[in-house]
Amino acid sequence: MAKNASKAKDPKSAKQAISAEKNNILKITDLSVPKGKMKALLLDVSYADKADRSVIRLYVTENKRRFWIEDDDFFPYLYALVDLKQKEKMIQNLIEHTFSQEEKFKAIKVEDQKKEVNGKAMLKMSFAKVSHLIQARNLLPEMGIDKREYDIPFAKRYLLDKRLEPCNWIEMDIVGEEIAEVIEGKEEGTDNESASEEEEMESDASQKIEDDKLANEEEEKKEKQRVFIAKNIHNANGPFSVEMISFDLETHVGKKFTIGIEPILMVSAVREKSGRVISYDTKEVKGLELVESEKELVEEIHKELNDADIVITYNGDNFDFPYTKMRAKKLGTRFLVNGKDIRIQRHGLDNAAKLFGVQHVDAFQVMRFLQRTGSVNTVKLDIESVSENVFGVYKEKVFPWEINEAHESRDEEKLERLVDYNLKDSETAYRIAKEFLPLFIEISKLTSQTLFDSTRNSTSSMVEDLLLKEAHTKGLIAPNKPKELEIRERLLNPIKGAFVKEPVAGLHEKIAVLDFASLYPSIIISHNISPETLNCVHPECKKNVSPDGTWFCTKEKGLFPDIVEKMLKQRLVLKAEYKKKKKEGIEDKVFFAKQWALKIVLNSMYGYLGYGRARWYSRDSASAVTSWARGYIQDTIAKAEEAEFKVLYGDTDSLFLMMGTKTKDDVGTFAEKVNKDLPEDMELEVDGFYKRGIFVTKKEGGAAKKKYALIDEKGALKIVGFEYVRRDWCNVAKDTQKKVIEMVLSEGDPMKAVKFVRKVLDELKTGKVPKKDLVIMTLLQRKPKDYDSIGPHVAAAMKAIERGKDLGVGSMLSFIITKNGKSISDRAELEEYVEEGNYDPDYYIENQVLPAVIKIVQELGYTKEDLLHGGKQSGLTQWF
DNA sequence: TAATTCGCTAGACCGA
DNA sequence: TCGGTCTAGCGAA
Repeated sequence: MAKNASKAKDPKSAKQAISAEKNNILKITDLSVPKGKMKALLLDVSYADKADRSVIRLYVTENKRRFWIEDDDFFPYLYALVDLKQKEKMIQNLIEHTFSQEEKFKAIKVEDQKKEVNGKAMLKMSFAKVSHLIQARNLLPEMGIDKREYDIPFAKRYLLDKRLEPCNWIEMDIVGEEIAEVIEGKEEGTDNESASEEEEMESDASQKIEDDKLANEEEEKKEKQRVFIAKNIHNANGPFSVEMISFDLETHVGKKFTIGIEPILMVSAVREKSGRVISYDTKEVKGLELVESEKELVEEIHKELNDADIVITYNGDNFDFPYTKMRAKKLGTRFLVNGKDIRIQRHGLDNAAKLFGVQHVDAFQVMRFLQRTGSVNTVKLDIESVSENVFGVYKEKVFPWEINEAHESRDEEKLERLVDYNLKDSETAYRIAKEFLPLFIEISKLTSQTLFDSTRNSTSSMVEDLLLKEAHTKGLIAPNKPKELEIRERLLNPIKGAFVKEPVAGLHEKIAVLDFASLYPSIIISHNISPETLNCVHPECKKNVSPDGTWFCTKEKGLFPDIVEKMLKQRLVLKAEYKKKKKEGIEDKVFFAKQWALKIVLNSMYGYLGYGRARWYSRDSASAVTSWARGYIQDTIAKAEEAEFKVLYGDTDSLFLMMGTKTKDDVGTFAEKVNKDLPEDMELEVDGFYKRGIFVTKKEGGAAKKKYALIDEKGALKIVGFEYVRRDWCNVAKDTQKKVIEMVLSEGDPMKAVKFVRKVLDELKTGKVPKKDLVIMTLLQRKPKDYDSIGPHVAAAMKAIERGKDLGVGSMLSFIITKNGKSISDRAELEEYVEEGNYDPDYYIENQVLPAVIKIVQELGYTKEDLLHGGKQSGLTQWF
């Protein structure tokens, strides 16, 4: 393995490299950028607090040079709403008003926006410093002045207003430079009202956070940096070409896990074409570099991190960064990025490790987002599961207790295994980034969020930032964030959702499935649904009335429909482009990522309208969307019946037609007829034709909704809602159910299915079924003590915690029902504490396999008795 | 610092 | 011990 593989390979960075060698850190002050026009890729945005003002700084990268650009032509501001009649007087008052007796500061500008908002005049107040804005916004209510857009962080405000896109290129004129202290403005609080301090205090969330707080308490270390002053900064285009590095730690394992207590034993660092593994105090084996001490090891990490644009980890937010930071402090060595301490921020229930300028991408957060949005299909998020489920690459796990042993014993074989494991962790994280970053790069461009944010944010914040950006461009003022009381009220008043038609239970042949393309977005566009267009003043707009009785303006396009329409149309173009290129043999992943980003944001627009914490929450708008949706699907069902189709089922935007004697063309003709009567932007599509399908009867009677299985003409199965697709059922039940569905739908042979079930029951009874097929998975959604009802998974978790296992909110539990105990909960144990063969066959027969298959065979006239003991001879031919 | 509602089911819980 | 009700989790759209 090449030593220092990342360094000095580029002659242009030779100067940097020499300096780095000498000082053990890159000195940005050695950099030179000539005056004049230049292009660079935008990575980060921040602001510095100088003595007299706050100033925006952008972190950019270009041809292996990374540096800060300063834009001194932008000031923090907010809007003030004042009485129309007193406008001139208020402008005068506000411009003269001294907000603080100590600081004696005033607003630097008060501008009339020449606009009415809720019958009030809209004024823009600018301040020299962010801290001034924060003080002023707390004082304005006392002056009886309504404030708006007062809590948008300065750096974000800058990007949104200028429509600059992180991860894209910007163009600018360099007009000067200065050498300055690294001063980063303090984060702005979102509001003076502290959200739920009590809850935060209460949630101990274990040792981790305590330690990170400690880590942040330390006085921040700062260095000097060179900053280039730029004018005329604007968007440009260019490829996303950056230097990425992935790193991963292995630490000594102590009795109790606490961040930073035990030493780091090994570290791996992986780049596009190189990788290194470093350790100390152990044997030199293949692929391992040795340094003198842990301190030197940390210094090596330090050097690597300062020579990259993007740093990738797997769980670096909660482990690698807090850990290394703590160790560096204990060892008395520097651990800075771009001359500044690494900051461990609170982010929901866990942490986020923020570097200065350089973008830290935690691949674990990336996978979690993809899992939430249904973009990848993996239940567990540990790196081994991800490697296997996402890339199909088996990754061996080295357990914590093996790490000390491998390092101390100097056993060559064990050590090599650890080296390999350590390296593969970094490689896998790197691979995740390469595979999925294109998506987040596009989200960054769309929402003007940095990569750090777009890889950690919720879909609601993506939607909200996009709305803020577009609203600003259109000259619209954003609604304020709701207070906690308001949020609670909103939550108490949910809206009515979709319509689901009860299916016809039983086995059916020749089924056509139709659905509306992007139903909710297309309704938003077609009816111009937006909070500002709701119940407008024009009488003639009342013809655009929802089944709810609310109406939406037909004269002026609303913010939501405008954005949704642009995104929907753009997505169609991108999808077509991607398809076309693929046909020509070129797979352009950028097209795919762009349309994917649009899809994620588009799908969240409706949900955002009904989301209690949203600025643009609009109960009436969200409710209008679903009321129109119910109207359209019910009308379509009625039309299908008029056209003499039997409608088997329908859910939200789809309908299942029994074709009977009708042809595919008849179905197409029907869809066309429906489309003629639909608004231009709405479309009913033929989704597909299926040979057979089954709906089952509920335990309580009546046919079950959201549960069905179909088989298409090629024999491909589509199983929806059944236990087979649920993770909280064991494999033996799920696999048996799938087989039964398959035998019934494709082979039309329920007797074969019955026989198969009996075989499975036999295997269960004789104790032959392996552990892995008996495991039931459930997420621990709260702390065990917070449960009212102790279910099997909670009981299993409590027993495991008793034995010393570290489990908390969000842990995925794999448990088995054993022979030992009375109630089901008594018998539940986490998989790792259960010996092979120790399971309760009765439970798995009565509560897993039988319930999963009985409803299916029942539809064909078989009973539980038939499954348990013999049965009648009957096939599908007889059934029909 | 959480996009929405609709729907099914298991198993605990609780009173008769 | 039985049966109704409630809690909890997960999936469909």
